[in-house]
Amino acid sequence: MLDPKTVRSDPERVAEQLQVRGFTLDVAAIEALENQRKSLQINAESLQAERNSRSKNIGKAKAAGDDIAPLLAEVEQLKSDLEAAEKSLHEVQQELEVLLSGIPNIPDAEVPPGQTEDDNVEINRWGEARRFDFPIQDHVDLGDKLGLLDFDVAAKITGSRFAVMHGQLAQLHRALIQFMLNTHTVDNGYSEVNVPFIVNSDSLYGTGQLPKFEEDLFKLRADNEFYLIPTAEVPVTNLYRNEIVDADKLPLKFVAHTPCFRSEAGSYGRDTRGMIRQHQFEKVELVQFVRPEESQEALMGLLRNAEVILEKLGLPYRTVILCGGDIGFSAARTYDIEVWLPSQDKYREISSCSNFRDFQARRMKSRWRNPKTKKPELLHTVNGSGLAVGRTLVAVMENYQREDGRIDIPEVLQPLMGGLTVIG
RNA sequence: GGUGAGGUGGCCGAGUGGCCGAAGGCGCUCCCCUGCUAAGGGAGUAUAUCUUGAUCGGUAUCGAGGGUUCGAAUCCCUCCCUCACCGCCA
Repeated sequence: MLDPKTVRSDPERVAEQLQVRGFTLDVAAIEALENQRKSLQINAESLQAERNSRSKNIGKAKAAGDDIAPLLAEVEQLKSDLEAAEKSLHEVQQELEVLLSGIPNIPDAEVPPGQTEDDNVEINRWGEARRFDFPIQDHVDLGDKLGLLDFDVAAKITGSRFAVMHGQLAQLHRALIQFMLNTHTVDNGYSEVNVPFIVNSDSLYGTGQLPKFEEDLFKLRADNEFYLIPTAEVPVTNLYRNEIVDADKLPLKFVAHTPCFRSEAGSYGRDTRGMIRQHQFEKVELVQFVRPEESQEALMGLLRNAEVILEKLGLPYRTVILCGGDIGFSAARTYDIEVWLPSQDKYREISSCSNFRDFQARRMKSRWRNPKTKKPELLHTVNGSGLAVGRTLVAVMENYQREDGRIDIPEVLQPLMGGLTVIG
């Protein structure tokens, strides 16, 4: 959520900034509602003040043993006026709330213009795409021929967009998770956290998935507002919902491995082959809570933490900054890391690292006590994948494939695979 | 799932209809005293929002949401959560 004061005081400017992401702010509607809200609030609050003082007088009169009947009569009209005033104020406030919570974050000035991912700007490239002197296979064929990756049986037990991994491939998947967690905890100073994979609607509101993007989520039952997490960002970021953090605890850096569940509504026909886009996948997520002035630096550090994983795995990648049209709802700035996939002859997203500034913190009321002002102030939140495990597995399979269809194991993973050097 | 007890400020804890945004204690901040430590004295110390140049002040918030009442932390209803015991269970 944006600062209502900012939206209120200079809606034209906010609207202009949101243009970069192709969002049209209904300035007229906001101003109209704001004006209503203001007068209704002043009216309701003065009636409340009136009621409070009169009620106090009644209390005093009663204590003094006076007759309170005339006082009660005076207050009668006030009561119904107040009820009406509170009701209309409440309605307008709700309308405003709906409108405000539907406004995306303001992109940083550095965010390039553009509508689609084609307008994203490359800022970094590492490694060289391997040249194969034999016909390459994609991960689906590789896994199938090795007998280690099975989409058909997954379709039987559940449906499309699920996968079953067997044996050494399942083990490699697990080794990747272990490798990422180890690197982030030991080398990068994150503290590991294990969180629920089911969250309530308040948490999803806090990070910005609700109310606008409910169709992307798996909802459990209608009666209890529980959802499967679409990313660890939700439970981990909400660790500090409604909290005030001591300044000396900052920055808070967490790494969590969780499954992620996405309905993938609206992605029909995209990435239908293989395990690039699944309803269920696993991810190692990095989340930081930082002082406002440090969030940009924190984002660059976090991005680097994610990139290093690919470098250690020897997987070529490039990093892009997302253009205005491609950036997510809650983010002010996002860098995507894209890994090289030989079968597709292109780079594919494997991590998304964002600075949310105070957008999520405002929704969550996540604050820190600023020693300078001694007041609670909003934190900044920064997060990113470090990395998406399923896609990393795909990248390893395809980049490390051999002519005989077997798959070499990257050196850093070998100790976690019991010394195994090749799969198959 | 059943029964019972609870959810109050950074923490502990009092408060069963008005004098309660909330006693007392702890913690923290500032000041004084004490000239090592320890102790002692005084003041301050929730959040959001509106109004204001800033104060002053208004409003809301005692798990959440409704209700009763002139007036609710306090009474009623629903829900959530915690604890204890029982049941069930990896």
